[in-house]
Amino acid sequence: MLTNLEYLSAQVRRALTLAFGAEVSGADPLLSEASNPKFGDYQANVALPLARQLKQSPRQVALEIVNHLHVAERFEVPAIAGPGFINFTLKPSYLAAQMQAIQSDPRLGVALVSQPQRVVIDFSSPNIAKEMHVGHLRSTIIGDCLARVLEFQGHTVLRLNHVGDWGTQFGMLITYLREVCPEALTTAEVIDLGDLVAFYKRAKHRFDADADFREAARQEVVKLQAGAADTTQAWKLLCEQSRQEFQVIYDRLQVHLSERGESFYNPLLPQVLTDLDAAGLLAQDQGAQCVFLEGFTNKDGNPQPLIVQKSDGGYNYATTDLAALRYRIQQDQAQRLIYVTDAGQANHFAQVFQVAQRAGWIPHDIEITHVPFGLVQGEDGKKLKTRSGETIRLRDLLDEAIVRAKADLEARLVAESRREDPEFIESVAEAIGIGALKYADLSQNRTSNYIFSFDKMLALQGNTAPYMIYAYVRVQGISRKGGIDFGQLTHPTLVLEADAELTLAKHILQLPEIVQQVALELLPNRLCQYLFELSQKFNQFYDRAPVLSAAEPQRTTRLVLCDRTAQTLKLGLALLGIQVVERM
RNA sequence: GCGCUCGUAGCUCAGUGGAUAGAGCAGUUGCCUUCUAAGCAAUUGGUCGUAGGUUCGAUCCCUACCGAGCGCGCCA
Repeated sequence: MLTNLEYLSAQVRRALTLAFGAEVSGADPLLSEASNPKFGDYQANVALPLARQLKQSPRQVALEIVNHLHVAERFEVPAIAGPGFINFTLKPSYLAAQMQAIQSDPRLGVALVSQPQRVVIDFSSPNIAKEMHVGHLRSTIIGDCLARVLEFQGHTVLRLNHVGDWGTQFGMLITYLREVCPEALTTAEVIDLGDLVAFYKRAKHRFDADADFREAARQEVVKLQAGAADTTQAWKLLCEQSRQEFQVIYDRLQVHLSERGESFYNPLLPQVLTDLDAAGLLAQDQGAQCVFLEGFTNKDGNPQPLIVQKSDGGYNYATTDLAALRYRIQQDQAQRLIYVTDAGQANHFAQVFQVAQRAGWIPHDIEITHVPFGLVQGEDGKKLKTRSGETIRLRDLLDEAIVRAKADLEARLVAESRREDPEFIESVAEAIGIGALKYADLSQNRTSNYIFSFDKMLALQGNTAPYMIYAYVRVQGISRKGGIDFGQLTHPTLVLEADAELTLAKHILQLPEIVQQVALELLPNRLCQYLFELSQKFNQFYDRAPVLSAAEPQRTTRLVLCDRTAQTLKLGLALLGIQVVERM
């Protein structure tokens, strides 16, 4: 089933060939959604640039195209307007047929892709022995959303949590714990992550201030890399401790990941060096093994190196990322690699990708994309911190979102003299709080910085999760009130007449195009925008078109519109990783 | 110094080589005996950072400048 844009594109190309011959058949039809609903649903602008080439007036060109156009299956007779725009309006009968076609379709018309890919998405990636914070929130929920969208399209997605489970920090942490809490290194569950973070900070402090400590920490790293039993055991315990804490967060966010940390690639690092050398890319500089980059200069204007082996012989994250990239292509057989990290790492990834490219490790048909996102800022425009200047813990953020959602709900229950049991209040507050937190982040173009505000994300009106969930709840209200089982509407006869009905139906039917767009551009905010507009159009419909009291065939038509709206919202929000509730 | 990202309404943000640049919030004003008013309708508000250029047409592409953020060799 072609989308409307695909259908129009094919038809306009055919008309171009018929009207003007083969030489213009390659012209882009310049199709888009209508810039304004009063012009119809879609527009083709191809006549404007073609006019000059054909030495005819744009309107004349448009007329020739329309005369050779056959779109009656879906559209009214195309109209020519303005300087030479061709406007298309969908037929109500076609819309009704399409609504009927998706009536019992759980995928709401969204097709599976014809050529599923293996996709690796690298996201979340917190560091062992540190708390997850707001920075991880963006990566986690954007990555999860992209994974859900691609999975829904039928791709095989490997969701990789590239946790920071290796490196010099373990040397100082283990050294410090040997001094102050040795049992933590041999016994599970002795300390929780909060303590571990405190230990880490004190260890860092010692490391910076005390030369003996520094040397001991280095020795510990050497032991770890050599696989010494006691150090390795301690390392594993620390990782397990962190892992359990992370899992609490992931469970609350309902995000699934496969952990494959940096340490996984350790055995592969020497080969990276060997192969870079074989490719003639390796150079030694100031004792370090480097690849000099093209297009990157340092502060002196000289070519900048990517260091792949430090002068002390250790490897760094560039080496690990190169090994991971190769492993994902060769072993995981990934055809598309997606990295969801903050925009500050754009240079790093551009550099790693360049080196991998020059080493010949990226086949032509493999797509590698860094999906950057901006900083999370407080309402003062600065990097989000607590009042005392500490990094805000992710778990506290989740707690506060839920507490605030609960307070809103309880105030509303009082205002409306409603009584609900505690389980209801808890579950709604949880869904609304977490949903609002995710939606606020996903609804912005990820490339810009994001100003974090509980008040805005939990606002009951506007482009927020509560507003959309409320639209869903309204449909369920109709179902309850009228004793309607939407599942029984299997072969409805639909007659779309009122503007509110047509507008809503058109919007519902756009879901496949939106999903396709998000999968291509990797911008979740497009889906958010779609769902927000759907909610708005439903609320307008709800206001203007009574459902239960309508006569047939309006009543059935409107019931179907309600049901499909609700299912579209539920599906769309699910793709964002957000749950709906039946009442709120 | 170089690089990347960004600059759109009072605030938070969408958006596109094409028709009169949109939304939410805030402000003003209507609409609840009616499917939950967490809603709907109306209305105020813009030299799309500045200046050039390309184009039939630029908020969008190019150049310069101004401003903000981030990054720039042995952390990740």
